[in-house]
Order: sequence, then structure tokens, then C-alpha cells
Amino acid sequence: MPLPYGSLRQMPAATLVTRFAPSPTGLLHIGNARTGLLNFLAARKAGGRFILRVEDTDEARSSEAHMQALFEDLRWLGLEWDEGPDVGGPHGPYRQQQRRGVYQEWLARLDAAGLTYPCFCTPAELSVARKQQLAAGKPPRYAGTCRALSEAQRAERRARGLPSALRFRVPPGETVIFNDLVHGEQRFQTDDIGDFIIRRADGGSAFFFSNALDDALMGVTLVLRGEDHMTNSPRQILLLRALDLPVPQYAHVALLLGMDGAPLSKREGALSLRELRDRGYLPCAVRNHLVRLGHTCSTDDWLDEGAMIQDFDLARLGRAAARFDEAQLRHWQKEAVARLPAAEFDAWIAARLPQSLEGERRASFIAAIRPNVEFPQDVAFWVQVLTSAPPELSTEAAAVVREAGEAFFVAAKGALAREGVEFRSAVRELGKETGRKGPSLYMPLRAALTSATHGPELAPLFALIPADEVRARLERARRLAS
RNA sequence: GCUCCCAUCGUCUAGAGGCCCAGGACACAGCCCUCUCAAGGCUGGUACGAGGGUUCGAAUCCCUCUGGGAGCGCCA
Repeated sequence: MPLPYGSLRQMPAATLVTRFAPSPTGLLHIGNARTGLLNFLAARKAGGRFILRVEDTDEARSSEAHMQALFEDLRWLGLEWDEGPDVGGPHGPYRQQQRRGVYQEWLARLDAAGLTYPCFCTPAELSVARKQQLAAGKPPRYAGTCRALSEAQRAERRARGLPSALRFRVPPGETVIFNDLVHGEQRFQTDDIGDFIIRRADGGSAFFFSNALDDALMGVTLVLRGEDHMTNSPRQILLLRALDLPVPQYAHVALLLGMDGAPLSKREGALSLRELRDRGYLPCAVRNHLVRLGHTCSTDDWLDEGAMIQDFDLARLGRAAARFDEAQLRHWQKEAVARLPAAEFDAWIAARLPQSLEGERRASFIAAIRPNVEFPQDVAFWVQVLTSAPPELSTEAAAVVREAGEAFFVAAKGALAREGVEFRSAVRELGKETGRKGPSLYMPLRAALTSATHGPELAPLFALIPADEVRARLERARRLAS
């Protein structure tokens, strides 16, 4: 007999409450970051609340350092949570390690209702059983070995000092139905679900249990998470029903794939948010890319934070897996850099500028290179162009210099290598003298002076290079062309 | 193996039976602009995984297959 969820228990929520529940076992990868962003946007769009809960029940793999890094990276991305470990809130604590008492209490209720039983099977035994089932073409489900143990048998095992985990008795012959916001109605047979562990032998609460319980206790109304949890949902619904707790709405978004098309969710060394940050990406650029992965925006244009919240729509979450594409991220990076207010751009690259560059010179340098800067590290090259130790000529630049010939640079020295010469009029003179114009006039100069064949407008750069350095570079070019 | 999810240009996607010999964005190519690059403008190529249905008509509905993914953990 089907058990309809979504009607009785799910009264229309006054406010939408979402949550992001990562485990601090490593750096946050972009797939999780996307999930976090989506939850944040969903809550903000609806004027609801966004909760951050740290799922650190795996003590061996969780660490304080990872948790701090998590906060930092999430804040860097621009997410703010209304409740969480570091900001508090009415449903705390928000670290699962600090919620053991809560789990004990609710586990006891389940136990009192006769819905659990201790399991004495060892991991080794279970592993063997799974392999046998798989080999026999059967689903690797818990066989129920300890399900019907008598009290005497349990006592005997305990007396022998055998550790036990606690399993949930999955009711047979039922259909769990729920409406997934992105996939529609889902039905699962409980007969396909084996009795699962809700408390480990070490006393720790298992994911299925603590995760679902906390959502209910914290008033979460929408569980927006990765599709890898889709088939976990019926288990959690069963648990919540047994506990007589409200069942949230579910929305399972397709997983994010790496650039190679492989899921990055569980891959070792998956691209982390931290790495993007270290590479110089701006958080708003990352947001603009992530929000379009598995979610369609109403525009292809840039979305600032307010517009992004306004534009977000649960109805436009996608069903198909999306690939993270750095080429597109770079597009948003360019947009982001272009939109940076002058003062922010200045601060963004400040660390790359030499102390000696100040005032007027600094301002005109920044103005000149700005269109050619995508990352802060791009500044380094143009800074070097200003120094007395210019970069090596690129292959293309050297070719251009050779093509121009020695005579051109002899003339150029005459026209340009004087103190206080004005670039444009000097170049005009040089053009008359050599019979060159346009690219054939400017390119050799660009190559000789900047060592590169492309870059910012030449005049402002020229004005920042000392006259004797200009002379030295033109001489360098002359020798190369001879 | 079983259960579940997914499938439109290289990539992100629009498309809820005729408006689609499929639109946009990114990327790519060409042209314009320009001292170069970037930006901007214009142009171009490239996609409905396959096969069956249903229908006057299918990218859109149904079935099968193929391909990809997830879950079936004392990980979360």
C-alpha cells in the first residue's frame, strides 16, 4: 500500500528553509560549492533561511582545519548562512559531533518502538556476504542475519564482548512515494532496501539517520542536494515517518562533471574552490559560472548578487549532469574584471606592483594594462617591461624585429631615444622617415620595447619606460636585426 | 547483478506536438574596427545517441536498445 508523502505532513511552509551540510574532510570542491550556492540562492529568493551544518561524524577524516577552510571558502564565494556553527542559531549546535545527545535520544525512541535491532556482524563478514550476493547476481543487501536474534542470543553475544551496530527495520512490502522537485514523482519499494545501520558500533550516528533527523529538527523544508542522494531519500523518509517527524521537500540536482566529463564529486583531488581562488579567479566570476551549471538563468548576461538571487528559480533546475568548463569560467572572469570598480581593481593587483611605482605613474600604468589583465599574476610581465631588466623577446617578437631590419631601429633610436620625447609625434616622424605606417610601423616598436607582439596601448607604456632603457632596447633590436 | 536517474552544437543550455530543415551563450573560424592583444560589431560551421511506434505532423509522447551516472558501505 503506497504511503503518500507530500500531502498531510507537508503543510505549505511559511518560510523556505534550506541547508548546506558538508563534511570537513577536505577542501570544498566545486560540485559541493555549487550545491551550497543553489541552497543559498533558493533561501534568499524565497526570503527564507539558509543553514550551514557541519557533518563531522567521521572523526577520523574530519578536522578543525578543514572546517575553518570551509567557512573561509564559502564566505569567499559570497555565501552567508543565517544559522551555523560559527554564527549560532535557535537549532544548534550545528556540528554533528556536538549533537550526540540528540541522536541518542531519538535513537532511543526508535528502539522503544521496536524498530531497531543490534547487529553483530563484523565488517569482514558483511563484505564476504556482499561479494557472494554480487557474484550470485543479487543486490548486495544486508541479509538480515541478526534481524531475528532472540534476546538470549543477543545477551550471549554481548557477554562474549562482541560489538554491535544498530540497524533500522525496514518495513516489508511498502512503496515509498515522494515528489522530487526536479525529477517528479519517485517510487521505491521497501523490499529493495535492506535494513541499514543507523548507529555504528563505535556509537556514532550514521549518515542516513543524523542527516535526516537534523534536517527535521532544524526545520529544513527543502533538501536540495546532489543526485547521488536520490536513492537514499526513501530510507530517510522511512526514518522520519517512524520518528513522526516532518518530511522535507526534496530536489536532487544532477552531479557536476569535471572538464573530462567524469564526475568530480568523489574523485580524489577534484577541483577545489580554494584552487580557483588561488589561481586568481574572482568569486563573482565563479558564482556566475556555477549558477548556470544545472540551473538555467533567464539571461546570458552578467548577474550581480542581487540579480542572481532574483533570477534563481527552482523550476529551472536541470536534470542532466553538467560539465565544469574553464573556458566559460574565464569568460565570466573577464566580465568580472571589467566590472571591477577602479579602486577594487587597484587593490586586487596592488601586491603585484612595485613600491616605487606611485602617484601619476602608477595610475597611468594601471589604466594602460587593465584591459590586458585577466588575473593578478598577469601584471608581473608588464611590470617587468618597465624595469631595466625587460623580458626576453618572444619568438614572434624577434621575428618582427628581424623583419623590420637594422636601418629601421637606427632611425627609431634617432626619433625616440631622446629625453622627454612625445611618443605619437615621434612615431609619426619615424613613419615619414622609414616609409612605414600602421602595423608595420608600430609592431617592430612594440616588439622591441615590450618584447611581445601584443599588449596594452604602446604610448602610455612608452611614457613609463626611462629614456636610456628605451635606447638600450632599440639597440638590442638593432643588433638582433643586423 | 538489482533499483533509480540522465541523454539537443566541442561546452553550458532554450525547446513542455506544428512558431524548429532547432534559438542563445561560451569556445572556434573569417571579416570590420584598430599599432597588437583584449573589448566591440558582423558573418560562418557544428547538435536533437539508435531503432521502432503513436500522430496529418515529434527534439518534444510511448517502447526497446545504446551510452553515461548514482545507490545498494559500521563514508557522508
